[in-house]
Amino acid sequence: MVITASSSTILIGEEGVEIHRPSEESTPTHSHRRRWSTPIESGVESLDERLTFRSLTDHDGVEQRGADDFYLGGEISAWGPFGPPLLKESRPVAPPQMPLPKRTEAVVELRRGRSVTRKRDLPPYLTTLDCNGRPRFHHRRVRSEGRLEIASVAVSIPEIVSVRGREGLRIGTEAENFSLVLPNKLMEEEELGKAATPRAKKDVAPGRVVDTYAAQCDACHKWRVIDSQEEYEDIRSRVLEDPFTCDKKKQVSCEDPADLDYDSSRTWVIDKPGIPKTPKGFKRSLVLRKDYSKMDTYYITPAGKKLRSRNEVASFIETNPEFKDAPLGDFAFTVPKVMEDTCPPDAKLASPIPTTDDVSEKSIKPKPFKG
DNA sequence: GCCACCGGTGGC
DNA sequence: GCCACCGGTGGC
Repeated sequence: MVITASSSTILIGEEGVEIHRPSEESTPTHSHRRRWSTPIESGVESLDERLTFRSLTDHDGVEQRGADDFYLGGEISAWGPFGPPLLKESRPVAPPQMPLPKRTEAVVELRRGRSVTRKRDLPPYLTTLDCNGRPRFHHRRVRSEGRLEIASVAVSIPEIVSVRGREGLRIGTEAENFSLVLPNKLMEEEELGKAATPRAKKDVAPGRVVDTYAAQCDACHKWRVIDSQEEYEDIRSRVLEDPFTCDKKKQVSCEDPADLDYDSSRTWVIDKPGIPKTPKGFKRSLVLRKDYSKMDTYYITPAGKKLRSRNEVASFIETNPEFKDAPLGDFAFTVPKVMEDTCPPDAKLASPIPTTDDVSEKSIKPKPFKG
């Protein structure tokens, strides 16, 4: 009964502005949603009964969307009705202590202009767990045009890699191009007020290569900088069976402040978990497109040749048998997801960053109910 | 001529 | 609709 969204919902505010838990109006796109209720006016006792909900409309017909309006109740999601805590949130979070709304309360509904009060036993959470017992989804109620919807939002795997943005930010603290370090040198010289060395023709433009690797602690959700791409890839390849936690960094615990926050001071891209470590001798390179629409993945051979696809890798290995030990399956061209809410505001995105209005009109507004 | 970069598309 | 893949091309 659950459809997942492709990624979790992560909202980021402008720098210096407190991040707030999204209301439905500001929730980013969920392309996959499930609707299973009937219009409230229908009076049909269907799944509505099992999904007992509080009215979203007060007696004046004004929508009331309080913090717990969409709470589904139950025990499964340790993070409560809104899923995991905000990524921005850096304080330690203790999900089991999260106060839960009362589960048996009068349910007020508006039916044909008069209110009906009922007492109902509420069903368990409609949240599923992954193999580790961690919630894979949380649910959000969406009310629109008199219909109730349940939007299922996947809980993100706490693993991320970030890409530096362009505006006045340090680029390339770590060489991304294994044979081309000019971008870093260029930026450092610029920062020091020295004459910038012209960028070599073959260089990837600065600001569009990964300069920081980070992993989110599975326990406290703070972001920890991972010092090297190799170490990052090691964590990423095992993160599904061995979630990252703060104590895996030397002399670091969940009590320490986060290394960095998920905000729009950087452009963040979410990597997929489980991607194999790059075979020895090769380097995996991710390049953000100028319009921030997506990234491109390359594997760079020891000789500096860029391989753009698995087929190119296969033909390369065929003509260079000395690399036949590199498993073809370890070359993954899966690209990370570019988090639009962390892109610069002037980024010429192929699909513009939705405004609040856009979200409410295009993303949250359900498609016409069929059937 | 090389290659960084982009756009299109076919398969799923 | 997404994404892996690759052909085309403009700048160097």
